[in-house]
Amino acid sequence: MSIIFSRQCEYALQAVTYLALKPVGEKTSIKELTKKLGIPYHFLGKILQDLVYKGLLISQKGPTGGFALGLPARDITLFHIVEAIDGSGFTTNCVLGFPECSSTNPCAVHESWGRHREGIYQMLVNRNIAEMARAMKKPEYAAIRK
Amino acid sequence: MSIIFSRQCEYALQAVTYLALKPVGEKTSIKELTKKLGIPYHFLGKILQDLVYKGLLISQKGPTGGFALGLPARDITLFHIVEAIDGSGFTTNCVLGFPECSSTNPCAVHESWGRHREGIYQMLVNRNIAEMARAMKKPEYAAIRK
DNA sequence: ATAAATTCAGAGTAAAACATCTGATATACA
DNA sequence: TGTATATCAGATGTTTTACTCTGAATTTAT
Repeated sequence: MSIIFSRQCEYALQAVTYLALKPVGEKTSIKELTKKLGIPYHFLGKILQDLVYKGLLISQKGPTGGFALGLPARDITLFHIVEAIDGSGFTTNCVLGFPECSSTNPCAVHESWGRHREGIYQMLVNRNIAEMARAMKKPEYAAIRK
Repeated sequence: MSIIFSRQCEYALQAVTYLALKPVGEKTSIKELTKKLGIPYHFLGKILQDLVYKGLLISQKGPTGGFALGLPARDITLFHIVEAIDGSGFTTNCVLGFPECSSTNPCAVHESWGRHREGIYQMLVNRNIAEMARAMKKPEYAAIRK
């Protein structure tokens, strides 16, 4: 069950993190990604194309082709990816869905949610893909490491 | 766009808040609710039935029938409603969707998200429907008040 | 009793999200 | 230059969520 982000977005985060574990410049095929991450082949293809279009990845066709990061891993934040796939809608709407809720007209949790939302936003902005990859490199992450 | 909770859940929160604005024991019809809140008639009917089944509301058929709170407004927390409609899945899964992520095996934002999640949970548990209703009672909330 | 207003219950429809299929296009390398 | 292996692109299928329709059953008031 996805919480805040769509499945596409989660897949994107996982795939980009995987790419960041590879030597710089090395291309990785969709086949390898779907095999290691358990993401549907064609679905992932679409998502990666999207990230190429947005400039976060680069791609190359043909044998030895594949995908690689379009920027240094430390320059890609989690928010870059979230924004590219899901947009930044979670930063604006009332968390409880009250249509009239706004800063001049707050619902009972407006302020409280505002703090949490800002915290989550900072979490996404302050973490980059290099850090994500480092956390995933531990021996327990057999699925991703090998 | 819904953020964390389903549309059903948002509608439920809005409807129950509206009911809390009424004098204790007074029944309110689906017709009035959908008119004032802009929620689809039959869809809301289903949601309210569900809340009756879960014991949060009571209902009565026939003319002068309708729905009312099943408990005192201050005894119904936001979490009661969220749990009744969406379950409490948001308290368990990795926010970025990493399958291997756990407390023994955390992703790079695991701890950070854990704090935010706990904060959001507390926000839902510590706010009751009476407080929600009070916030909605301000003159700006024409749509809900009148 | 009868009529009107309401919830209740189950099936049906629509739209969005998730996923697959098929064929074209590019590229490396034998 | 041909063949294999990739991505690219568009159409199609599936599942879940959102929403609607229809006809009961219940209750109030005339």
